[in-house]
Amino acid sequence: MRLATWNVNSLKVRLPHLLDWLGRQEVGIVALQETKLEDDQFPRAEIEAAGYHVVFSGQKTYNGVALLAKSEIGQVLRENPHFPDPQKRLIAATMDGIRVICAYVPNGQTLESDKYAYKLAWLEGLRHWAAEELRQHEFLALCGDFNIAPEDRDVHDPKAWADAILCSPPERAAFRSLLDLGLADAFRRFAQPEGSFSWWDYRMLGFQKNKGLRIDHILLSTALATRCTAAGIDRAPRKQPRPSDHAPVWADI
DNA sequence: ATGGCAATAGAGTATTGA
Repeated sequence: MRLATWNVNSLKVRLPHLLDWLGRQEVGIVALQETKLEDDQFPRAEIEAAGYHVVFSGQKTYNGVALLAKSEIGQVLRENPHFPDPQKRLIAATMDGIRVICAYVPNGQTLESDKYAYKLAWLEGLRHWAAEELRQHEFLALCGDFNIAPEDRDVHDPKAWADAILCSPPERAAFRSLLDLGLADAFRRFAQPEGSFSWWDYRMLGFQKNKGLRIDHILLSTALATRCTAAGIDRAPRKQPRPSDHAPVWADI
């Protein structure tokens, strides 16, 4: 079964892209970030008509996350018990015997910003919660927009991005500490082309020049990683008119 | 070196993203 994560940068604008993409392949579970919709605005009917169950947690203008699944969705949590946060960045649920945490990690803006401190604290809270979830669920996937490029090979120009936001050592250490819980980066379990990215700046022909970053990830518990047969990034939606700046990342589990 | 693009809120321009 295919599991995917996609920062859609406004589900209102990107709903046609999402429905088109879902119609082109069999995807069992989808985690969405940056829906930017309050819950009463969420396009539930359209997504259910496409054959999915859906749960979501949104707010006006910013953030917002959702989980879609072909199967029934249960045990929904919309808040990290270790990190109360008015920003709607998390949703977790269980489907097909798999626990999925969908996360939209704060961007951080700059290393000097209060938002950077918030990002690191948020990630520490996520680590605590994920550890707890891992103790309860053998088959767990932590996926979403991490706003972290874990290694230099995940960056089109590592020198230009050295110590910049999304690449700084504390952010990368926070990412590794998630892996250290016993999670594997699904994408790196398989051979991948050089220059594989999941986000490209809208400006300066970023996509056309492949000036991107790999910041969207699917992390799998050991039991799920063992079962994972393939993983990749689908660049096709990024080529369409009016695309999200992120591409969907997928893993077959 | 800087800004460049896009979405949102809301009515000119500011904020945020990554």
